[in-house]
Amino acid sequence: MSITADLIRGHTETIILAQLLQHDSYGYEINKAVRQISGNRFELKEATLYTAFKRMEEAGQITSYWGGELTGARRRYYCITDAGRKYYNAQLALWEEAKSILDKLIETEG
Amino acid sequence: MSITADLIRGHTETIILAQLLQHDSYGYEINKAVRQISGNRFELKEATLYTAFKRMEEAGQITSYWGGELTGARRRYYCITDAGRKYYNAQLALWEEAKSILDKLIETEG
DNA sequence: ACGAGATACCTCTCCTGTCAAGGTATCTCG
DNA sequence: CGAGATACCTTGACAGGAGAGGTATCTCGT
Repeated sequence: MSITADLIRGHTETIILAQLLQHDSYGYEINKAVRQISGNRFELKEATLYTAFKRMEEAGQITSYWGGELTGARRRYYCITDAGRKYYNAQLALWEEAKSILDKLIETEG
Repeated sequence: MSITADLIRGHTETIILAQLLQHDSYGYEINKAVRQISGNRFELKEATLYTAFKRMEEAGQITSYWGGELTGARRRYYCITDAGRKYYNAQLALWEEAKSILDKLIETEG
């Protein structure tokens, strides 16, 4: 995990929402997906993940329900709401903007 | 100023160092440059700027000296050190990596 | 002569997101 | 029966950002 959190800070919710856009999911699975997609270069820490879930549910971006597992550990599934979709789209646009601004600001060739 | 701070968080020092790479400068001037380069879409808040200066000087990335202004407000100039240049290069590489990872993580087309 | 505004610096204090550490419970496999 | 995986959650501390407040000097218009 080479990427430090501060560079990613503020994107946690967007990362989670991007996963939930594809299908309902739960904490462990989301984290596995993040690790896999990033080629093991980044992961969400559990404490970060669960505090984000709580924050986002309070903000109405996601809802949750217990999965009906008959065996194994129980899972709490999360589902993106319309508000969550809107928030995701807004954050995606902000990321594009931040990216272009930061490229200009920190790359001296510009 | 549409870009929220959390998306930029962790990049403050790199932004400052990128400016100092070009020439010694002082707080107000750096901030003006940042505003101008970003097309007025981003600025460093003064408190953020000056706490960063202090942190970076303690870390040995920059040194400072008072300008010899004979008139007008006094200016404290900052100068990047070799350690600062190394840090900047490392941060730049991390930014490139973070960018590619985040693009994969938050853009659902991938 | 005087006030407004620009230039330029600095600190105090609070807020927020991250995360190390610790905890719970269930299942599988040797 | 113990180790390791799956899966959840909370507490407490930390660090960076920023609102609000403060200082001092110069310029320009009236």
